[in-house]
Amino acid sequence: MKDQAWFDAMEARIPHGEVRTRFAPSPTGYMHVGNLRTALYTYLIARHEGGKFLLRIEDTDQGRLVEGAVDVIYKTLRECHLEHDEGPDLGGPVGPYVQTERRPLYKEYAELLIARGHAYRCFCEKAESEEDSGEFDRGDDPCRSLSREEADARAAAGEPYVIRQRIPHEGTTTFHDEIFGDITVENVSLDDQVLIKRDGLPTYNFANVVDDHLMGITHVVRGSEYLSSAPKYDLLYRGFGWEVPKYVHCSPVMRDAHNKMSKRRGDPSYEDLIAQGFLTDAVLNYVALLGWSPKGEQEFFTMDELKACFDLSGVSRSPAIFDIEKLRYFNSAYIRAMSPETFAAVAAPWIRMAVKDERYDAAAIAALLQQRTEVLGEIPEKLDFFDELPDYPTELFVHKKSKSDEQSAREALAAVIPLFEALGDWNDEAILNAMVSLAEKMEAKNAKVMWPVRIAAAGRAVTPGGAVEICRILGRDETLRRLRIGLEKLS
RNA sequence: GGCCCGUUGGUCAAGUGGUUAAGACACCGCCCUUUCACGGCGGUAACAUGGGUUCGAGUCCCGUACGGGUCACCA
Repeated sequence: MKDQAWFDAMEARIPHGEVRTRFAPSPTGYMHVGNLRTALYTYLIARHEGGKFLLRIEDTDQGRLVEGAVDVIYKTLRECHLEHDEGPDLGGPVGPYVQTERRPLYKEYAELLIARGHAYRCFCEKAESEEDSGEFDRGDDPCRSLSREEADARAAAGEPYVIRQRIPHEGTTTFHDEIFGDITVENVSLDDQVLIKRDGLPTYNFANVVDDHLMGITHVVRGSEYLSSAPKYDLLYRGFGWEVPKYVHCSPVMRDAHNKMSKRRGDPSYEDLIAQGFLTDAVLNYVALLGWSPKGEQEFFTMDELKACFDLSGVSRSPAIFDIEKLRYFNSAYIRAMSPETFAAVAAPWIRMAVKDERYDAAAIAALLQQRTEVLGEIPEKLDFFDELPDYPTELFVHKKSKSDEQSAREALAAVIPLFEALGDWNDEAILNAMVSLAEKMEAKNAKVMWPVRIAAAGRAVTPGGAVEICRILGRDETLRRLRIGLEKLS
């Protein structure tokens, strides 16, 4: 075991006097919506106070390492503007920031705890999960009462062991959570949890306490599944004589009333949402409100606004169900708020998935789409009539509100074709005038002409734009070709 | 099962002893309109439950029900 000077040196590295939070994911390969929300809240707490936000990789589970997973974390944080101040890639005063690289540290601190009587070596075989029937009771681990000398001797002889926390058998432990308030539990309900595994690596339960302290973390933000472990963490902090950080336990994001969001059950991760055509800013805005409510009635927030007004008092204690419909609403609002140029750039790839014909201008199509798109992923299906006129039934020409029926549609198309042929310029104004003047001549509402024209041009009842726009983008030749086909269908 | 936590409309939620119980999404209706949207206006819809405490309870206390979490050498 290291001497006091070593421990003092470790303490000396810890920054004080600023709020420091950390996002500490285990690298599993994708970002849950719940994880994202936790990261967001963690980031906002730090930024709200002008503090530091760190990234720490918790990779102490050898069996669950996923290739490239850390890159997904970097990429997501960057995309979401959750810039960290210290981390594996950036370094910092309290590194390293990857737990496997901190391996020697945990052992030293565990030994310190043993020396202070708050932990002990346990030589028992790995407990099997179904042994709960005749198993020894919690806290009655036979190794718990081994003398220090005997335990040290067996360890020195090479016998494998784990290090367990020694929880008092008497009394209660009360800890404070910023969201849930004070919670008191009987110590007998706490088990002598493993601190250092047989492979020498720490458990999450131990590593996070040591790291959070050594990294000067002031607010420990995590999922509420850790709430029941919190008293044990408190005991650990106290055993070390360390100040206990503020705990912020967040309730889970649910898929429905009974289940958490889960990748396995097919629920979307952050990456999935983006792939479906949701915008990062919309996702963040929605997720921020999922389990937190601001003081006023505002519901659209920029990141800067969130930094300014995020507060723990608005965080909910109960789980929140992820509602894709509301996310769609936020997404559509963000889309509509974009400049036309920005939207055209964002939408172009999606437009080109359906419209391969380069004669059709993507920016012009985007202009039609912007007011009626909720999620970018739905763009291609809205445009399936451009490259090729779909087959469609003549019933589409019947529309009560426009007083359009097959008879009137035939007349309108027959009359509009020569007008379009005769048009000098092919632009919105000219196209509209042609149709309006025809309607006047027919003594009918504009719709009686425009409805059938749009149907014939697109072969669809619902289109991202009116007859004028569709015809303009298709171009005169293609429009006329399609109108003639429509007329033929009606004959 | 033990322990811990939670419970306001379908969903997110405001509310900290006295309110006609906000707002948003969704839904429905009307208006606008060449479709669908967008926009505008309006509407349906909630304090899990039983006891207390109190002049008065969504707000405080206890029980019950339901739900979630945890009880790993996973995090």
